[in-house]
Amino acid sequence: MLKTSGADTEGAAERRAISADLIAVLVAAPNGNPVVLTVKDGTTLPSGPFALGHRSLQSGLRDWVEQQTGHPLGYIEQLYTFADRDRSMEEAARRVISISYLGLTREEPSHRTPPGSWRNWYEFFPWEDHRAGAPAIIDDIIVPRLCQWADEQQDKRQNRLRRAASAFGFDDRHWNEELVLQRYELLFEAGMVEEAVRAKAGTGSSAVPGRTMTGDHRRILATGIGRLRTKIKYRPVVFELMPPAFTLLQLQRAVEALAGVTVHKQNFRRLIEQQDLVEETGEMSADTGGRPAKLFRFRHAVLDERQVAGTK
Amino acid sequence: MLKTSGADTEGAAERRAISADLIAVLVAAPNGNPVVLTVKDGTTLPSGPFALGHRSLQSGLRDWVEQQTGHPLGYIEQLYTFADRDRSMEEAARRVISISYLGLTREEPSHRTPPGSWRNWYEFFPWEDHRAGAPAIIDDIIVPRLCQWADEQQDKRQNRLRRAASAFGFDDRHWNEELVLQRYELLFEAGMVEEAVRAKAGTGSSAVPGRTMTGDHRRILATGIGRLRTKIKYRPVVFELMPPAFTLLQLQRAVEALAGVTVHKQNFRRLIEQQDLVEETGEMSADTGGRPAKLFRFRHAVLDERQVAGTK
DNA sequence: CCTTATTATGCTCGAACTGAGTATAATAAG
DNA sequence: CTTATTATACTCAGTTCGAGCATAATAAGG
Repeated sequence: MLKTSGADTEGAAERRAISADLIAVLVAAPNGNPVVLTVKDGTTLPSGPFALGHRSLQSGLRDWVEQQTGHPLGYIEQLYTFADRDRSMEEAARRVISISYLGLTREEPSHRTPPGSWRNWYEFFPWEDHRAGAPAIIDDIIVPRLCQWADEQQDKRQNRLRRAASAFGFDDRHWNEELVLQRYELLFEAGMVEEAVRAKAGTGSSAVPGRTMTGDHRRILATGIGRLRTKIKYRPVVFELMPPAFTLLQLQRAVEALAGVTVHKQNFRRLIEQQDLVEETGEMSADTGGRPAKLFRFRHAVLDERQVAGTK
Repeated sequence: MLKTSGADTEGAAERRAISADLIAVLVAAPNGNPVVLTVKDGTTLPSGPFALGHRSLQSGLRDWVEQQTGHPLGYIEQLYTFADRDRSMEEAARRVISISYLGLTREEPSHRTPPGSWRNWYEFFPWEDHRAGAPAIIDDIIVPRLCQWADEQQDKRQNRLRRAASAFGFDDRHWNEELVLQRYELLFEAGMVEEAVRAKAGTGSSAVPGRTMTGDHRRILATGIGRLRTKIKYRPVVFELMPPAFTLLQLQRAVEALAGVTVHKQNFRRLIEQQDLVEETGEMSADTGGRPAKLFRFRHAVLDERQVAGTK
């Protein structure tokens, strides 16, 4: 929940009606597992108040994330700022502005047992993982229910069907993995996620599988995943998630974990190598099964050299 | 530990001091002229406080922009939120969060004489307009001064030179029109814009040509231009700036105005047409000079059909 | 009427990039 | 020594992209 301050004892004043929260979508990908940091038993994204002690929004976020996870954030990027009144259940007189960030981190802080825990993000969006083909949930549950929803209003039917088809890739449309937010919002609009049912507490329609979250944290997570899926294509940000040395397959698995789709192995290597994104360390991997692989490291120089493309 | 509940009172007193401003980068392109809406004699971007009466951030912005310009915003997109203390001259105890938006609008509201005025945005960034080749100011003033700045610190010299070359496209690097913000920030760091001199009032270095603005409004404008230059390449947003019917050359001129570079005419048409972004109206332009051109309109249907690319 | 300037529009051609393979190499497990 | 598994090299056709040539349709000036 976005509420961050307690008993409000001050006298009424207009000025104090606004406060600001920082919310983090903190992502890691230990051995090809896409995970996000949560608190409160996986229901909530870490968030904290923006206080006067913070030098800036970014440093405010860094301060308490490092405090939580114990290591610095490699990459941090602002996601979105929102303040819609109907997003929270606060009384109308108080406004909370939420400023969300996307952060990428290298190691998984397993042993330090942080107060939050890392969750595979597909627990929240089971329809987003297409690495082993389109999940059954789409054809079995989502598509039929969306069609049903489209039929509810004849005048909007065509439009709804088109939106649904384009978001979920049916009717000869292909799956576009970047549309994470559009899909979530479509399900929300159709009353197919728990958050929507929660909002108008009368609708009887039940939710589609997928863990829910507090407030609109799941929407923020969707925003973060979508942004990341877009970004890996034109900026070399995956490397923020990788250990110092890695094989090309490990890199590929990380990309696939984020994108939720598989890629052609040989073409992936070709792309990475012809862009000079990596260089050999000289060592080989003490691998599991199969021929040993060369180890690579990210060529940090590329960041200066030019505006490089990413992966895929 | 995260403070997300009211048990902790330490934050409560501090957070009163926060207020939020909405800032707009409102762009139009009447006959191929890239303009931005300003107030106070071109020194300031329109901005207004986020008040309790506003339903949301977006609607708050829309409210007073429509009030100012008299017509609705076709396209609106959040740019960035910042709150760095050293950005403003406010006393340290008060924090202002600024939430900036990029808006595109179709007509130029010339006659309604709004309180602000439209300015060609290259007045603020003379080095950004490469439509008639690289401006002389780059080779004559900017590059020499940047090299000089790089020489000031021997240890950082290489790094500074590389950043400068990559931003301004010298040393066999090519000009990348999207790096508007990087270029502005580099000039800022090198003390070559008035805002930087203003910040540390002692540095004697004088600024490079280009109108300055209040606070960091010029930085926000740079952010907006950069974002727009990126976006036109993969989303059909230019059409928000076009009249209902237009020739392909008019469309091309608008794109060139935004991007600050020229494009190959035949290839531009090929791209637009093969993507089905437009359709013929059936009419021809009562043109200036030369063969008459077909008039086109934007095919709004493409927005539903698929995730289309933009122009160029 | 004819020439020139100007814009519109159609078409070509090679380079680069992309998707989807085939083929071969190097290791571990049985 | 066969099978499974992964690594890595190479090919090939389709598509896209940058750059140019060629032609069409109009206005203005002689």
